[in-house]
Amino acid sequence: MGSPAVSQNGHPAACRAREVLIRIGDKWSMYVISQLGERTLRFTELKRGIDGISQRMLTVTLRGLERDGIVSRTVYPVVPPRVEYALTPMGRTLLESVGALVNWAEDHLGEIQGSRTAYDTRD
Amino acid sequence: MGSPAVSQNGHPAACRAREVLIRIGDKWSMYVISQLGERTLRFTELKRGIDGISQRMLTVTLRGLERDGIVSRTVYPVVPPRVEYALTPMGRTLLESVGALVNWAEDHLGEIQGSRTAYDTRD
DNA sequence: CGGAATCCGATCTGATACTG
DNA sequence: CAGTATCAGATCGGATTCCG
Repeated sequence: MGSPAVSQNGHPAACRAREVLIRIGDKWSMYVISQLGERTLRFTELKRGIDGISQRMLTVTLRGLERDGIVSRTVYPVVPPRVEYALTPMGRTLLESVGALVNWAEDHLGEIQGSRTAYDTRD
Repeated sequence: MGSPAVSQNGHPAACRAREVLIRIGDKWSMYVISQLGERTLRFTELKRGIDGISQRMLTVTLRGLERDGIVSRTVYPVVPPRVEYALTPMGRTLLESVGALVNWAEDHLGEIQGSRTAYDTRD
């Protein structure tokens, strides 16, 4: 009853998980996860599939996702090098929600751009 | 047929929507959206409900969400000021996916922390 | 109460060059 | 191919101050 007003139904001690959410919400992570949802991909394939990402940011993003156990990295000892990235089992549990957000962003792009213009124009 | 190999099934011209995804994935946006999913909240209530957020970042986050048409801001001309934030109809369509991610982060916090330790310890 | 404005160190990120 | 290393410019974000 008379409890703190907030965080009754939502997220209890949620904000300890913030470090994790930051990884997912990171500028490129959702695209990487989304891409890997289809199939295993090599570095260059990922780079081509994610428009605008620099090599550096793809590397940084992949390292972060790998460290968190969301993406796995497999190196094949051949020349030239072949490195394949895939979602781990844990990573796959993210796929539905992340895909939903990626699709949401696409679906509402126009509406949001309109809202931005309206916001910037008024006054 | 022989099209570019990537982006057949996933996201087509997705990365124009990146600007939008960045807003959602922003460090605090998901928490704000999640909180407002329960009910309309005042500035101070939001601040209390989101552990660790500074006044500045809450302001910046709310302005961004407002500009994008995800959050509405209602000012009541009273003294002291009363400002209420709520999700717009468009914002409410985000709630399910965002909530899923927030919960995912909580649920997998331990597993991820373990993965990080393992990653940092090896070598 | 709900901000806006400013300062300033920390962090991020793209460009570039180099490598096994 | 799949990176690493480095550096400089841009951005972020906390602390502080002030305001209606």
